Amino acid sequence: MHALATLGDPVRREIVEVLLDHPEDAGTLASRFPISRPAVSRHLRVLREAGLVRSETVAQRRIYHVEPEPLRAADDWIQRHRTFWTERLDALTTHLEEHP
Amino acid sequence: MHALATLGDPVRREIVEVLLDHPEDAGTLASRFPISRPAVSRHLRVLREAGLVRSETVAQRRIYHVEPEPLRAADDWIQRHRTFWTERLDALTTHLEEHP
DNA sequence: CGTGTATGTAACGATATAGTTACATACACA
DNA sequence: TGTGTATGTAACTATATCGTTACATACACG
Repeated sequence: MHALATLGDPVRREIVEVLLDHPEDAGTLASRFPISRPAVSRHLRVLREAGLVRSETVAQRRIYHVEPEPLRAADDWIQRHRTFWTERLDALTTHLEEHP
Repeated sequence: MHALATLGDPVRREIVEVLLDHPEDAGTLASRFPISRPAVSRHLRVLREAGLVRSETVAQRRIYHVEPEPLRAADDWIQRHRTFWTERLDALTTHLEEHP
């Protein structure tokens, strides 16, 4: 699954946000959301299969953390075209300054 | 619909890619894809409702073009966390240089 | 060795999504 | 004004997605 498609889901975006701040085990993570624990577990699976997160096992717990490389790759699609809208927006700003 | 969710679909990403290169009318655009014209028309509707593209009418034709502002907003989510993985990747690079 | 805790998976249902074909609308132009 | 061209929408179908509850597995620890 493409990283951008994976991040299309708002719950998965929020999961990634949390894990970017600090690694966390599946249970604690799940308790943050108003949906069931298995539902979160499923989102984690999708994120795992997309390579966006990884878990290391500590006793019964699975500590999840973000994997930087694929996220950067996800960024690339947008990054590649960033020049377009920065130019367009700069042009707009200039226009507004010259014609207030 | 959140811009990232909108860009989750591969066809819509490709549509945006084309329109970033140059504006184009709906028909020509549709002919680039292996799916039916109404299917593309639908994707354009989704993109339109998300504010990512706009069309101007010229006779019967609708010329579509990318709207820069919402795309930049879509970028923000990733941009906000970019420092995270650049740091992590830099650390990895350094590590590999020091322990080849 | 049994019990509680942590986690993932299976089975299932509801809803959303993306495709199709058929149809409606709107403009250009002979 | 009638015909061809361009486009969007409606109706429908198949599949994917996301949620639920019930169950299986695995480890810690008294």
